[in-house]
Amino acid sequence: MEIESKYNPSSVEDRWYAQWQQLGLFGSKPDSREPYTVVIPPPNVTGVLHMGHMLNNTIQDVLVRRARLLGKNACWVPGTDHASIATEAKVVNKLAQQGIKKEDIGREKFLEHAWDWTHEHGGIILEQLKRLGASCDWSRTAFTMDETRSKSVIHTFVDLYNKGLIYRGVRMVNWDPKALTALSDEEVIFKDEHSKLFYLRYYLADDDSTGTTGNENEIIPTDAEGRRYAIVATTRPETIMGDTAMCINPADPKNQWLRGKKVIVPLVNRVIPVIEDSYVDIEFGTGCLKVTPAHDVNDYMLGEKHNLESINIFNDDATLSEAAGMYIGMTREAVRKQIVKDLDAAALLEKVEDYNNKVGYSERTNVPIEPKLSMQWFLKMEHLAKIALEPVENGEITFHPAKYKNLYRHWLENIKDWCISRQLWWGHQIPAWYLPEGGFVVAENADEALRLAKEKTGNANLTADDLRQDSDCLDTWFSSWLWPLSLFNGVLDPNNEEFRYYYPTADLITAPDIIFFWVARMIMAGEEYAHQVPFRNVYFTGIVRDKLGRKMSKSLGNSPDPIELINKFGADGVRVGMLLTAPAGNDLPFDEALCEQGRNFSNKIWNAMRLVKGWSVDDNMPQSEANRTSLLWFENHLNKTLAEIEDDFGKYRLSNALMTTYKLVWDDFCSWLLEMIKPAYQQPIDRSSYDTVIALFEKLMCMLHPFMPFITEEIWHILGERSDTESIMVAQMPTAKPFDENIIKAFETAKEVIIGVRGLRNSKGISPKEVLHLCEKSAETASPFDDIIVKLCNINGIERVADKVENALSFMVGGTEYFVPFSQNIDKEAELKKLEEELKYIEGFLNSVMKKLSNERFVSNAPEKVVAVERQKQADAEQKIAALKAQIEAMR
RNA sequence: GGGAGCAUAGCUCAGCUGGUUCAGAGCAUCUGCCUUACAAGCAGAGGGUCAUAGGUUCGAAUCCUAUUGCUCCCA
Repeated sequence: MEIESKYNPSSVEDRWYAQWQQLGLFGSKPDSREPYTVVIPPPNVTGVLHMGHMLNNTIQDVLVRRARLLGKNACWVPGTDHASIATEAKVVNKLAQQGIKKEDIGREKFLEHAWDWTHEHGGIILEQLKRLGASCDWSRTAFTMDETRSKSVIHTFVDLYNKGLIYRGVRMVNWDPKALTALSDEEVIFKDEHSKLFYLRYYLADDDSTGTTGNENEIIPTDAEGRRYAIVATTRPETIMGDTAMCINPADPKNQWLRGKKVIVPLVNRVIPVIEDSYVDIEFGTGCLKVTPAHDVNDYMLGEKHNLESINIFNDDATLSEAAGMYIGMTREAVRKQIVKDLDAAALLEKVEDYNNKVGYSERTNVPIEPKLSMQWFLKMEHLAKIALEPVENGEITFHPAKYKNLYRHWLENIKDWCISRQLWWGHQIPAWYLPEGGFVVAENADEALRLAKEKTGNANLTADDLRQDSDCLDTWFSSWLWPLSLFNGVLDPNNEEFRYYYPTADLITAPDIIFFWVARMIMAGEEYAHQVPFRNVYFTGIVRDKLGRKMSKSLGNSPDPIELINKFGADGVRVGMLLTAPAGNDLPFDEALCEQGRNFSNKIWNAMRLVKGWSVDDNMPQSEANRTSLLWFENHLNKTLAEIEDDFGKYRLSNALMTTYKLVWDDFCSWLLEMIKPAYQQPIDRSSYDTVIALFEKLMCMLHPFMPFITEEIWHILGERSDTESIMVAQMPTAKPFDENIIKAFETAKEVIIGVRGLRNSKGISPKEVLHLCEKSAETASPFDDIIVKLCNINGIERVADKVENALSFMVGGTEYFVPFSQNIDKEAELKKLEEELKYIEGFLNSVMKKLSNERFVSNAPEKVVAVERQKQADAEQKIAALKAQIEAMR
């Protein structure tokens, strides 16, 4: 059989993925086994696969495949979310290209376009996940706007409303003037901005020259004509048309003279009162704050407190409205430029300073957020925050890494009510119906709404046409937060078999930037509706960055195309690359070289298979002692390593688990074991050794399968000559068994001897082909690994000697000396120098040990074990020193 | 402005409740090798005052304090 010397993933991967689906191996139904459930963080229908998805889904697949191999009933549920704002924006843009405005075609037509768009693009990302090898139960694929999920959302809304947790109210919200909708606090991104601080003159109205206190800190600005004014520093001069007060701190000595006065808004000429509130920062600017209740969150609070008028000077698109009285129709940016010129011209601008501040931007449209008063729906957070905090505090849910617990607590303890309405059409329309004479009813459907409306109004003649449903839709996260519940229909039918079996889910794998958006809210919903946590563990992945540490983004163009990476390195290679340097919670600086490393590893495994499958087997040949010992060593070492890997998985240290497996396969299996048992050229191997090595190889493939599903399946089939209807996916994962530490240690020593001889060859330029002789200065007669040392060092035997050997190269392992007789000239000077350096080092080492041991307080305070260790160090060092001295003496 | 975290080899990171897992791993680098599985490879080697300064201790990468630099979250 001729097998290619290079592994070719593309011919293998598609074939096996199709086969797995064919065999129905991804599917799950409730049965008597322990369930292992994972719900996918639903990617957004507008998206295409990016590196974050690659990382996230690789991790999920590793955990799911491992659980399956451990005999659990693994169920990984895929799906997508409708991404209200993002999708609506895409559809609006697409229609705009055809010259169509959504208002022109109306809600229903618009939604048809949105559905078309969803059907066209929504599945792309899931198809791409298949290339990665994701073993999702595709028959369960869900969408946040499909029937079950939609009904769950509406049902939840009505239920929360009836419990008094949802209310409608006028609040200051984060307004996105491009998407024309409110956003939640979490959807606002603050950015540093170099801006200006404008100092404006607010002249006193009807100045009667009173108010001065004579305080030495008092500051009373006065113009050339002696008119007194206050100076207000602002970054947003374009909002002065909305000013309805000026505020000072009652404890501010600079501004006492302004108490009880009225001032004139510059240019606008409106007279506004000076109010006092300790909220004002005395140190900021001049200590005078302009109060614009309609356009600033803090000013809004002041307005509420002091009963100020609120003037909304902006239209929804952030152009100036009629109410502004000036600059009507201009954009806020244009007004800022113009008003500064106008203020300056009117001598109302005192000065301008450079200023760095943070400005909130819309996560979706990337335009500055405009704080805006508007009527919205809110979900009260107090109760939900309380029930969501508890399971994380008491350990029912574990975060990996644990540091996110603090962040989580801090957020929940400072939470504000959740604005859940969005002025969009694409999403779940709010199930509230307004009555003709005012007021509204909340119901799961129009019929029920009509019934309630009749009841509420006492008007039996009301018809459906008299009611008007709220035109807004719900925040997308209001459906995502139900995801672990609604995927198993746990909201509408909490007693159904699937929900009882699969919920709570086991692990949630997600990026830390949605801990509030999603993780916290799922815990709220889980506790509220199932009275149980939605998952036991949350694994926070790192954020994938480029080599320069920048977040991957489309606009920077620094994100590689995952599908191209898969084409180049194979899905297995890319998976290994993603996992290798991705400890939980750390940023992942992505480098293609990592995928290359993964690909190289695939190739290594492939060639190990080629080697083993190339051996001819002799059924009559007895197993050599060397082979028996080699295989015994590896089995013990394998069990030890399995225990480490199980520990790593228990702590969700996946990259560690992978690296441990990687070294086991590459170093221990390929570089050591296979070389140890490899028959001489064109010689056969005995049956027993062959069967054992195949079995070990298969075990390794099982251990590697969660990380590298494709190549392990391919090799597992070749090794065992299995039929296509079998699969490693449902094989049995080896588990750690007791092991003999002695044989592992004995082999470690043998390894050091082998490395010692190889080192001599390397440093002396002795060809590996030249047969050498090895002497061990020891009273032992033989070691179980002698034959292996002979084989791997290309020596003609190990001779035990009582004394040092003349004319030989030497090295030490532990306290034992080894000699390789060497006929050619030995550079005595160089050897001596080397020995003396070593002696010096060990003497220094002994010195430090003796320092410790001669310290009375160390000997009396340190635990006995530690002292014993130091004494052992002393003995070893003394022995080594004696040997070195003898060697040096002999050389001279 | 408030809070949290990080700083260990050229790079990315391990290092648990102070002590033989104490200075580690992978990659990269260097030196030999096309040795009949693999050059996507093999065999060796070098490389770190554990950010800085103090302190606690018989003993500190590890605990404490300060400083510097970076990151994230919140307002």
